This record gives sequence, structure tokens and C-alpha cells, in this order.
Amino acid sequence: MEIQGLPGKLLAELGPAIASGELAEGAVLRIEELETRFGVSRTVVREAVRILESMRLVASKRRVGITVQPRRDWDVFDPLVIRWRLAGADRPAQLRSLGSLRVAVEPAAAALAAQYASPDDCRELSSLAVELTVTARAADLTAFLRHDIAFHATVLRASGNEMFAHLGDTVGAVLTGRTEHKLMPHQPRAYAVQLHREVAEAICAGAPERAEQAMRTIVTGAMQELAAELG
Amino acid sequence: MEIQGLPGKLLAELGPAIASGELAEGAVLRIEELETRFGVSRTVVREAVRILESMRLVASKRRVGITVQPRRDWDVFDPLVIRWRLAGADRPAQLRSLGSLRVAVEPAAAALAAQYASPDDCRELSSLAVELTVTARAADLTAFLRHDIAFHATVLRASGNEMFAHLGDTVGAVLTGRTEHKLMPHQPRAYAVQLHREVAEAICAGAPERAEQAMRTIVTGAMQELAAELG
DNA sequence: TCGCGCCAAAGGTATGACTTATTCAAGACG
DNA sequence: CGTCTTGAATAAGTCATACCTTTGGCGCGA
Repeated sequence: MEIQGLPGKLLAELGPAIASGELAEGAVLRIEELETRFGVSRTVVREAVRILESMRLVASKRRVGITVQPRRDWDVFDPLVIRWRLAGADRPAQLRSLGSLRVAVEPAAAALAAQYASPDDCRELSSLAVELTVTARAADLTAFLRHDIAFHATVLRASGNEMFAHLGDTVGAVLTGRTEHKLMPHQPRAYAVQLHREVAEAICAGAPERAEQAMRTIVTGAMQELAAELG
Repeated sequence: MEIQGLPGKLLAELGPAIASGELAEGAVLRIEELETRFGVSRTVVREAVRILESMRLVASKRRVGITVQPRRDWDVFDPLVIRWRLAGADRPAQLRSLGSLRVAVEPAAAALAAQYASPDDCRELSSLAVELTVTARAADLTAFLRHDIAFHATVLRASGNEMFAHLGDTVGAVLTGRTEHKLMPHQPRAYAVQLHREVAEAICAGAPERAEQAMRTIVTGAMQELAAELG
């Protein structure tokens, strides 16, 4: 868990409960209730609630209590919120949202990377592309996933845009979830691997158009698989 | 300020100070120091620090204190972080990042909106397009800005993607900043207004390609103006 | 029936005591 | 002389309590 100490424990309970809808919009908590329920002091409860409040999952008002806010107010870009939603009943909706976001962002990031990638980025991408090819052939899904995550994170980072770069972890979470969930029986598709090589090559060659196009094919493909899987 | 009470006051001081680099990476604060500096109790200081910690602007360690974290760790999608950076020395970098993000996201959102917009969304977009035309002609920059923000927010919302929808406020902040900063002397460009009409029309007509293309022209145009202005 | 004012409930703040982790340095031992 | 151990000082973390402030709702009276 990202947040440390006792407040972290509370968050680890309350966050997922809210994200999954178990604590529905409008539900009201009271500080005292949480104190006894978790056997901690007011200090701890208040700090945890403050954090939930800063994510806009809850709002606290005098004489009323701590109220769970409607979904549309949630800070859906907060990494913890994303993780909590991915872990619960909201998982399909969250995956769809993230899928669309990837379709929008990753091709743009690839294009920028083709313009701004450093020699080191380029080396890393080439190396990762090779690893992807090898591990795919060997049907080593664990290693493949690790390199796949690193590949996408590297492209996002190489774009030079800090906001894109920060989506690396989130994309990683999506990829991890996909592998775990489908428990992919067969090895990754050769075509997808080929596209990753194409992206790496285009970026290293400084060809934004090609990089963008190849990346777009990757993420729209992922989006379609996702749509098929979720119905 | 988004966060209420005394902790909000602290955040309003500390957030911008960190975002602007005034409190540089590695700078150390102590709770007691903040207590006396702001004349508040530990409770308040701790809650404020917890929030900064959840944004990853600082990390707090025993026997060390509260340390300002390196930029790359910051939660750059947090609305408050964005606002603080826009208000300070990081403004150009933040604008560039947001510009790229808009170029990536808004065309995709427009395409999705063309598929999923409700009749109400469509009505609103058409109405806003008219308002844009009128206020542009009248050179009423305040009203124009208000409608421009509403227009982009509506497109993002109509995409049906909650994550896109949440970027509405941020885009609004960028547009506001642009108007205030340049203190636009002349009326908005007729060409840009025309493009907004085109977007509204394409969305209402259910034409994703056209909507996406028109929106892309708008945001890349904005990006170029931005690049020109920032050098 | 409507409006005004009072009260109680719940969060917000302040404070002091105590706990725990961590760094740094002094001292012991090889 | 260097390294390892141990201990003390420091600063955050937690707890319990008291008190302040806001505000929603109830009851009283017009």
C-alpha cells in the first residue's frame, strides 16, 4: 500500500469499499464509528479521511458526517483510485476508460518519442523488443509481461512529456491485470510482437508517423480484445 | 482553494512553494517548524502534510523530517498540483505538457463523442458553437472564454469516458490562463471559431472522422501558438 | 401553517504525554 | 587503525482528552 502507517490500513479498507460500490454514494460514516471499528485514535481516522477527501471520494461536513461522493466527482486519475477500481466491481468500466486513454495517448507518445528519444532510450527500446520476441517464442508469459510493461513505460517516458511518463505505471497495471485475468493459455501473438519491433525501430529511426501508426495498431488491437472479452 | 479549513491554508502556501521550486528537491521541513511558522497545531500540520504526501510532493520519515521529493515523483495529474504549477515558475513546462495531452486526448474524445453523444449533448454543443460565433464577432473575450471552456468540457464529457471527462476542468484552466496571459487584444480568430462549429456539426451528425480531424486542427493550432509564445 | 431561535450532534482544532523508528556518533573490539 | 556494536538523541507517529465551531433539526410561538 502506498500510504504508510495506520492511516494506510484504514485506506486499504475504505478505498476499495468505496471504489467497489460497497459503500455507495450518499453513505455516511462518522469519525467515532471508524475509531471504534478500527481501534485507532481520532488522529489516525482524520488523516485517512483527509486523504480520501483529497481524492474526492468523500466529503466531510459538520453535523452530518463523512459522505461518500458520487462517482463523477472522484479523482479518477489518482493512482490509488485506479488501483482500487481495478480490484473491484468497477473493473470493467475502469479497463474501458483506460483502454480509450491508451488509444489516445500512446500513439502520440510514440510520435513524440521518435522526435525526442535519447540514444539510451533507443538502446533500451531495441533491447526490450528483442526480449519480447524471445520470451514470446519461449511462451514465458511472466518475462514477456515484464518486458511488455517496460517497453510501454519506456516509450511514454521517452516522449519527454512528464504527464505521459506518469501513465507508465497505470498502463503496467492494465497489462498485468490482463495477463492475470485471461491467464493467457497460448503464447503472445507474433503479429503484436512484430508491431512492437516496428515501434522501436521507427522511434530509433526518428520516424514519428511510422511509430505512431504502429503503436496505434497495438493499442486499438488491445482495445478490441478488451471489448470482446467484456462483451 | 479546494481543501477546507486550516490545513487548506497551509497547502495554499506550501503547495505553490514546492511546485515553483522555491522549496527545492531535498529541502527538509519539520512539523514543529511548520507549527510555529503558521501558528497552528500539530493536528493541522500533520493533515496538510499527509495530503502533500498523497500527492507525492513530499515524503516524511522519522528522525529526518518532511523531504521535498524530486519532480518525477510528483502526481502530475492531481488537479491541485496542476494548478500550483500553472501559477508558478513551472508554468511553461506545465503548459507544454498539457498541450501535448490535449493534442492526444481531445481528438479522440471528439471521435468518441460523435459515436456516443446524447441528443442533449448535441443540443448543448450546437448552442455553444453559436455562442462562440456571436461572442467572437462581438469581441467579448470574457463570454467567449466561458463558452470555449464549456464547449471543450462538453465534448470531453460527451465522449462517455470518465477519465476524458475529468480533464474538462484542467483544459478550462489552460484556456483561462491563455486568455489572461496574452490579454488577447483582438477578437478570436474566425478560423478557429469555424472549426468549433465543424466539430459540433460532425459530432451531431455522428461523423467521428470529421469530428476528430477538426478537433485535431484546433488543438494542434493551440499547441503551435503556445510553442511560438514560449519560444 | 410558517418562521424564528435554541440545542444537540458531529466535525475541527489544540495540547500534552507517550511510543517507535532511525540516524549518528562514541566506544568497544578485532 | 578500521569496523562493528550499542546507545542516546531526535523527529515523526499515535493516543486520549478537552474544547471550539458550525449546522441541521426540532419545538415553540405567532
